[in-house]
Amino acid sequence: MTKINELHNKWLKNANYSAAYEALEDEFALASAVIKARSRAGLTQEELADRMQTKQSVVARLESGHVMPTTRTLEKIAKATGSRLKISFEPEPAHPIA
Amino acid sequence: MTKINELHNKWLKNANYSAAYEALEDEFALASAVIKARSRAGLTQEELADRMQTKQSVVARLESGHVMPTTRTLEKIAKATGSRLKISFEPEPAHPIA
DNA sequence: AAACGGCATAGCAAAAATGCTATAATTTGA
DNA sequence: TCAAATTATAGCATTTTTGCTATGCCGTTT
Repeated sequence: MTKINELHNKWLKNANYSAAYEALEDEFALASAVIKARSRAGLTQEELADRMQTKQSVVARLESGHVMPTTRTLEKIAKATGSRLKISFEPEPAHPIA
Repeated sequence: MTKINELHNKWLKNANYSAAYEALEDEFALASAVIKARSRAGLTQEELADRMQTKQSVVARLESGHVMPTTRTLEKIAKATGSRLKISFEPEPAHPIA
């Protein structure tokens, strides 16, 4: 069983000392979503990799937040974990000047 | 003003004659989301391209559904259109055998 | 301690997306 | 209808992701 919170804490510790905190935030959100989908399906990285027709190291890299995957890859993850990929652009309330 | 429905109809016309209908479905859903975000922001392809620090042809390609963009690109679109990118893997009720 | 399972990282070739220019096609408005 | 604006396509160099192998790093169990 993967302990997501511990991983998340590890990231936060690093991120807090990073100059590019905001940029990293989204990467981590995505990586976190991948981990959640995988553990929900009860799969190891290798098992997920098999279902995606790829290798364990690829899954590890995705979950590390060091790449910005293509939607092709995201779709593979969705299928392999029995989930449905949802991508949307949610309108943001216009920024107030002050 | 972009008429989304007409574009969508154009796609459907093609898709209905395609052997790979399912695979195309998601591409189109994403392309459609991009178009919606752009027209919600009231931008032309060129204006959006400028805000993304790229070119009009790149936006056209994204909206054509002929590529599977990286999340890096999706983030640029979100920022440029004043939206927030949301990516999630929604658990799917296990497929019944029959 | 040794072995095992699960995850992380490095490094390289191959594949795919991006950036770009040019130009065609289409739509819109005068 | 004509012109301008907007969108679509083609082709190529560049950049980035992916696929892969190998290997290291824990934690756990025996």
